[in-house]
Amino acid sequence: MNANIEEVASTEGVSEVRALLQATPLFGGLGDAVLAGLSSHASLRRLRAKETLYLQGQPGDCVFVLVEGSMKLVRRTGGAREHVVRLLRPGEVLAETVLFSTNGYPATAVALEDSRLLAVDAGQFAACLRENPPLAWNVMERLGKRIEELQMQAELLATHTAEQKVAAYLVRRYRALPGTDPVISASCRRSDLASLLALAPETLCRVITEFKRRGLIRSEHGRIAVIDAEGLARAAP
Amino acid sequence: MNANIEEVASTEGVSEVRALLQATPLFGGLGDAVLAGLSSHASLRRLRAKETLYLQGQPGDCVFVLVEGSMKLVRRTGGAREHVVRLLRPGEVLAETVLFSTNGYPATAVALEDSRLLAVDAGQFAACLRENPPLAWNVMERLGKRIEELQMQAELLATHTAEQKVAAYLVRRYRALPGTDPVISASCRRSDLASLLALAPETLCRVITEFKRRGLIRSEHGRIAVIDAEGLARAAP
DNA sequence: CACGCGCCTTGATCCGCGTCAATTTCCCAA
DNA sequence: TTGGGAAATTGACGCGGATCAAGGCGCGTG
Repeated sequence: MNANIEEVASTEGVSEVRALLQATPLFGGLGDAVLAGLSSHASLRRLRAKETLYLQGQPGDCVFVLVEGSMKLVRRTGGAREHVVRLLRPGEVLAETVLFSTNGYPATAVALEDSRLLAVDAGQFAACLRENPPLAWNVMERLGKRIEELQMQAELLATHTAEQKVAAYLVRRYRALPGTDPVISASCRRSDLASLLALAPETLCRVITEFKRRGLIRSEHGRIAVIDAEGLARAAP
Repeated sequence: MNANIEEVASTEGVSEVRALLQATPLFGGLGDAVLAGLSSHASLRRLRAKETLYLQGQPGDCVFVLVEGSMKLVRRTGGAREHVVRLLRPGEVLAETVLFSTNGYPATAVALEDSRLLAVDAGQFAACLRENPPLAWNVMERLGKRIEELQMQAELLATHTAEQKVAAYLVRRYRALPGTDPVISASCRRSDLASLLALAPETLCRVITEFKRRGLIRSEHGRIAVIDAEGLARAAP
């Protein structure tokens, strides 16, 4: 069930892995020794669009950093339904929780586009953590940020209307973009986005149509361009 | 606005503080030196029911451990609405995130009953963390657990019916109870519980009535007794 | 002890959004 | 290029739960 995963050639790989680690915020500001230790237990993986990185419930033996591309995390809950938990962009960390949990991966990870990731052995990572307070501090900061994000996400999903959820999502994505260009976002199916926001795909579609009618956004072949961020922010709570 | 807080007498306080720290899972398995360092920067606080421990947005200079009693965390979101984020029982940790965030406390903390808490200075705690990998490891484990809990909570609130939310909540509370007694839960107002589950108080009331009719629970002067945990679990997804 | 305020409870109504169904558009493969 | 299937769109409908409104009970207070 796991997708074809191609390991890079070992010698070239190690130096590239190390450079990528260093460029990741999570591993920034670490000493050479720590980086060397980590990169000897990390490898680079490539996935093609739609390939699966790992399945929910599998024993979690790696933590990943998305280097390039985009991915989604999907949970199958009690019933047959499955729910998109998170969309990932380059620089983000996947499966941090396998460091502390014995329940395996909490969700299934699927590539949306062709992607590259760093895979860091969880056991080795944990060992480094125990010995390197600065690295541990970085990890704690990141976990703290995720907790705050999740808190806000839960609040948004639980208590707001469909329009508010979509507007808030678009504004957040828009603000996270680098340039002040006439900007664009999203690279997943509409139904994935709907699932992330806990909406029916039909409802999401209607909201998008309505936002287009009001001149807040434009939408072309699946992508969405934010025109009036102010107006969107006003539509979000 | 902050409630009257009574500091314990200093000499007796320090040894009691230390004993309480040691009994808290978060600080379990730590060396004497670490415990001594922490307890010299921790103090015991008492609150009466309805008193406020801290306000959302205040600069967060302490992390707390609830020793006795119960509390609620409330967020005021954009509008006038306010939302109960979490109910706390003895042994749980409040405001962990002020260690890593400069935004102050993310929610307001209010006592539901007369309560006792340990207050640990955030700056000193952070310093201990940087120097004591085992303590850092404990904290990371706890943060990881909170992330998994929040993930499940968000899923529950966003995608399930009122009955499923209430049933899931009751089952979870029931399973977390010590004895196999004919057990009871909750010590907050109905409307707080409703807010936690993102329901209107009227809806919560109707669900409870329905569960009583089906013989799943009993309810007496505000408290709820679980009769048929199996049946409840079947009503939860 | 009785009063009064706040919360819980119950009923009636309304509306957002999930569901079902029918096209249309997009994308990939032959 | 053309065909087929999956996803996106649009419309009609029904239900769950929020809201509004009115009573009942409990509890703290004078």
